[in-house]
Amino acid sequence: MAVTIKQIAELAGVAPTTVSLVLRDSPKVGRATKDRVLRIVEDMDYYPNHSGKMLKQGRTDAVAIVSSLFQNIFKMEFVNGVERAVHGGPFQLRHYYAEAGSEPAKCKEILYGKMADAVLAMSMLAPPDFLAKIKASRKPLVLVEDVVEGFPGVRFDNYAASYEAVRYLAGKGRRRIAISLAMKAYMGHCFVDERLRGYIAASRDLGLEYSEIIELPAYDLGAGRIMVERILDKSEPPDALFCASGDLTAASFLKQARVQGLRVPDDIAVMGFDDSIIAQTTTLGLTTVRQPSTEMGKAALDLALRLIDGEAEAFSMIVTFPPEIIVRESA
Amino acid sequence: MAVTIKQIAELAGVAPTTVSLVLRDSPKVGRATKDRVLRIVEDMDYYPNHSGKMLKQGRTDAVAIVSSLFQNIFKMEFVNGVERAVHGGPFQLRHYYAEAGSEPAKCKEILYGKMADAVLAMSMLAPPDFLAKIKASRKPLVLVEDVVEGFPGVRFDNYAASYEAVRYLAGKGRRRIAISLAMKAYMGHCFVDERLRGYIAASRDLGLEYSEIIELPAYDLGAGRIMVERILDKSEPPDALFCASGDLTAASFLKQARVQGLRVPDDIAVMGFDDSIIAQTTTLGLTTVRQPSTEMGKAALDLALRLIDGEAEAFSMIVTFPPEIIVRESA
DNA sequence: TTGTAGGCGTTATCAA
DNA sequence: TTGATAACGCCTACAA
Repeated sequence: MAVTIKQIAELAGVAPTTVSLVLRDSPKVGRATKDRVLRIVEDMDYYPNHSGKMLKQGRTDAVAIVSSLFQNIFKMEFVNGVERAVHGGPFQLRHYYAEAGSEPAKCKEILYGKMADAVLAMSMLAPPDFLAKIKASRKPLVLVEDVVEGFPGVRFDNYAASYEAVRYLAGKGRRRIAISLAMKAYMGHCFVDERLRGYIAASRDLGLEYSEIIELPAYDLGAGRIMVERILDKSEPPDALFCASGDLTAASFLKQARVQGLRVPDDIAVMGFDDSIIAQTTTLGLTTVRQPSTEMGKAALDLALRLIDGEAEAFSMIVTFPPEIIVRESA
Repeated sequence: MAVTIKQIAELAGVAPTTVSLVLRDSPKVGRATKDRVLRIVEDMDYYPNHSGKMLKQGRTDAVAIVSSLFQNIFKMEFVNGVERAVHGGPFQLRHYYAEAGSEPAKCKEILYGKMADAVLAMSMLAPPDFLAKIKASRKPLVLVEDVVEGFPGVRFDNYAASYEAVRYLAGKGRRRIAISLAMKAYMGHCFVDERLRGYIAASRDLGLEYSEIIELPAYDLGAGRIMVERILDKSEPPDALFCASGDLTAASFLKQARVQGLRVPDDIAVMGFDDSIIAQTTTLGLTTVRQPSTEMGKAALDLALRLIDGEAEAFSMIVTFPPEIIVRESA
């Protein structure tokens, strides 16, 4: 059995209350007593039981991240941002996994069961009645990526990102721009739709008549081969490829393009999406659209803390991050 | 205030005990009562308070990862392995950060304060007296990477990895092999020493007289430039570079080599370390030593669970993972 | 099949 | 400056 505050109190010849006060460095307790208690605490390796504390105080000093398991660089970097922001503060980070579709149930369990003081829900498709309940109870829930008007959230402007990417490529004289996406794999998630809409809108606004949408089964290293083959198959191949499917797929394309003799950027310009570390490790620097994942993680935590504090405005605040084109060599 | 088991009991006209039993699906309670209680639980959005439960049960159903903040692909992939292993089980993962040097204090706080049932400590330099205490109290602590004989741990055979890498390069006819490392940055951590010793031993055993150790300030993208310049400066440059400093630095080298006209692998063969995703996204496939980080994460969790279960052998078990050479194009 | 009572370890309140 | 007492919400005997 672990050491309790009672045992410390007994050994020090004081009451548990006193020990508690000493540990919180209260000025109301005398020097001598304090020193004596602290020595015993040290000697006995006493640390307050966290559950007892939480139960009494009604808080957990923890923030939870809920997400389904799909592996994804954005998620890693986002989490990293949250971690950095949490670091040094009084909060602790907890990770909870939920099968795709079961995220709302998991959020409820955490918030209602006081497993954490706030939840950051990543890419969660949230039913309206669920959100209404959360909102009514003023539970601190931050939506990340798939936000909903009227609820606290953090998002990236995927539409603008796509639009700007196409505009950049067109500005470089490219007229036949293809886009790659994994629509089926991420059905329902706003970022897919938004990126596609941005592409379509920009093409229209810029008077580009060419359109080629390459559907990928996943955002992985198999993408390069699929894209190259699709492109070589066309009688009128694109002169630019916008990998809205991410830097990883763009890197995969660069690699496969070299194998099959497609020259980048001469034959075809390539743009990625995310500006993850991958974009900097390809031998030909990858021009890409930066999504500030780390900053978004910080913002999400910040918003969560404001919800915990009960700041009224925060309960319907959506923080949107704009895109930035990072020019390297591939386009 | 959140809903409690008492309120549910009152609404259902039963005792709290009954509600508790219903929630744990006990066969000792009648169908009718069960249904009635469950409906009210649902209606009221009742979820048991986690702190209360933990306090009573004396466990947390959580495993903690303690690490200092240094960003590192091995760590990410390791954590990913733990996450996968945790997924589906009854345990939850918690992340705790500790300034380099303060990890032991953090571990104590977590284990003695019952903030988690077990701790995985990454790259922690643990003082002997700290370990002795932990061992005596049979607290479930798993050392990752920097393991100590007699204590539960998970490690990669860095010595063998380095040795095999050099042997591979020598087998390819390379005689002047350089190694890159960030010794000062990771002073005291075993992996640096082991990798260096493996390099030295293999060179000696294979009769290679050439030796060149490139010290890097960090494992980042600035490494390429430093390495290329160092190499071009030599009157007798190496014909192989073993980036024991990781794939990221190797990728950085490939990129810089292209800029400065060094041909890989003709002028110089390049090997990385880790086999992270980076090794697959460089345009010229990176030959590297695979460190099975994800599997190591799984193993660490597995070991932690065995410690929690009190398996005697586990308390002095060190799981070692062997290296594997992954041949691609750069060497 | 259901209810009562006590305690897990802590802190807050109030009294001394 | 310190101590006694009562919760926090749950679960586990044991009793009915």
